[in-house]
Amino acid sequence: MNNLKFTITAQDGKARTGVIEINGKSVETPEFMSVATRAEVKTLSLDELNELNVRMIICNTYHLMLEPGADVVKKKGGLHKFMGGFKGIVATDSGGFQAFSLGAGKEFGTNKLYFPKKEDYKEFRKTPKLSKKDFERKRQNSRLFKVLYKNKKKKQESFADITDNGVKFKSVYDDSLQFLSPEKSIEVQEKLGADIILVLDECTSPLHSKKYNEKSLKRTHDWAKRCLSARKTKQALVGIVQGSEWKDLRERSAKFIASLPFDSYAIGGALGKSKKEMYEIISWVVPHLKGGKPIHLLGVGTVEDLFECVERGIDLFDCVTPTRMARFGYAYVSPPFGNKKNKFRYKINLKNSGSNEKPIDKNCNCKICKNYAQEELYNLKLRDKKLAHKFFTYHNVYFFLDLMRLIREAIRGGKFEELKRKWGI
RNA sequence: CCCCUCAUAGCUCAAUGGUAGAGCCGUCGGCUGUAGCCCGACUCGUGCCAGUUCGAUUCUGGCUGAGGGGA
Repeated sequence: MNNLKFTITAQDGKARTGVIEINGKSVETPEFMSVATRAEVKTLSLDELNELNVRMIICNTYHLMLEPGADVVKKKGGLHKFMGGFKGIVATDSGGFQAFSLGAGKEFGTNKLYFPKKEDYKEFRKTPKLSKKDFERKRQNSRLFKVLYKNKKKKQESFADITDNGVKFKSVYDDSLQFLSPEKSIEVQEKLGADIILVLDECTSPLHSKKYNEKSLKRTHDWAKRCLSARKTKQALVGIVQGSEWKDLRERSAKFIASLPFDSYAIGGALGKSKKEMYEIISWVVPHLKGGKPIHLLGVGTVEDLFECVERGIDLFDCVTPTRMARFGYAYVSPPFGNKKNKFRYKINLKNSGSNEKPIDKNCNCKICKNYAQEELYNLKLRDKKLAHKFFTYHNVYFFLDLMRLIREAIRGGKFEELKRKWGI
């Protein structure tokens, strides 16, 4: 019944390397999954994914059920074939995150992760008797201000409505009404045919109260059980821990999820009000996820986070960071140029790259860095934005996969701390 | 040599006898289980010289420059 095999191969503190084997495919962990929401890593072709040695991707139930539809994917023989013959491991997210990002996320005007700065608090205490221009200026510099102002002034229309039964959605494609229950999510994910599927959960907003989270957690746990009993296939099923920023909720959730016969675990939801809190939350949860199963931290993945979370025992990551940043014109860079302050990335613009004859990252061996100077890439961006974004995506994905390789090597050699220091984290 | 058209932001173009707009580019900020190659903010301008007018980027003349046509 459980066709996912996870072997831990080395340990360095809580950081560990391992191998996930499933359906004749394998991936070494810790690994970073590229996000392929609609069964494509945006801008990249299947050949490029192979060239990059992308071993694991995550697609999205919500988007695929709406476009092109689960039955269409099934008719093609499942996601691997639908993609043209992807040879790596495919996971599908349940659609739970969209219930948040298109629901409460829109309503509260916030993201799943939300780290207000000190200034934000100060700013909010001031009554906003400002000129329109000054108000705008401050607003853009203050996320908290923005969130609370929006919340007070104009609630955005929510695209989702959550009840114990499931989630009512308005499709972002055609405004049609859709419904996703735990059973429906599993049914759709079975049709999509990924190797690994996720339970439907409720991802709460960082602005939801503890009281709401208690209610929501019960629902998420109930849904987890319903997903388990709904599954008819041999697809590996992943249970998701929620509980937002509260220790008792997180621990309760971790124990509950670990008590159920899941093939793997994931940590989801809001992760506190600072990076420190986020890492602390992970430390609370991981020790309870026993049984030698892989632990996936959902949706997290800045360079700094990868180090901090691997250190706390995370095996799998997925994040839009490398691909989205590429489309927004940023390239990732390693030390010494890349550092914690610049988030290991910088913008390919006139100032930085307009007459820069060096590659993006002199330590990078990807074909973009080997073949193109920054000024060429900058000019390409002016000429052919799409192609430039493909190049940046290619580099960024390579960068993240290579970083994971470095991390695995370091763990195997007992030198994880050394690598972390080398990266200034 | 003559005629016509044109001259507005770094670029491509709007508009107007009464404080000149947009798109692109640029700069800064944002983006963490992808609705969004996106979202904010900001910088920069009427070719030159006269005339008419309370007021000209707009109307008139000349100059300069670009394109087209005719001898």
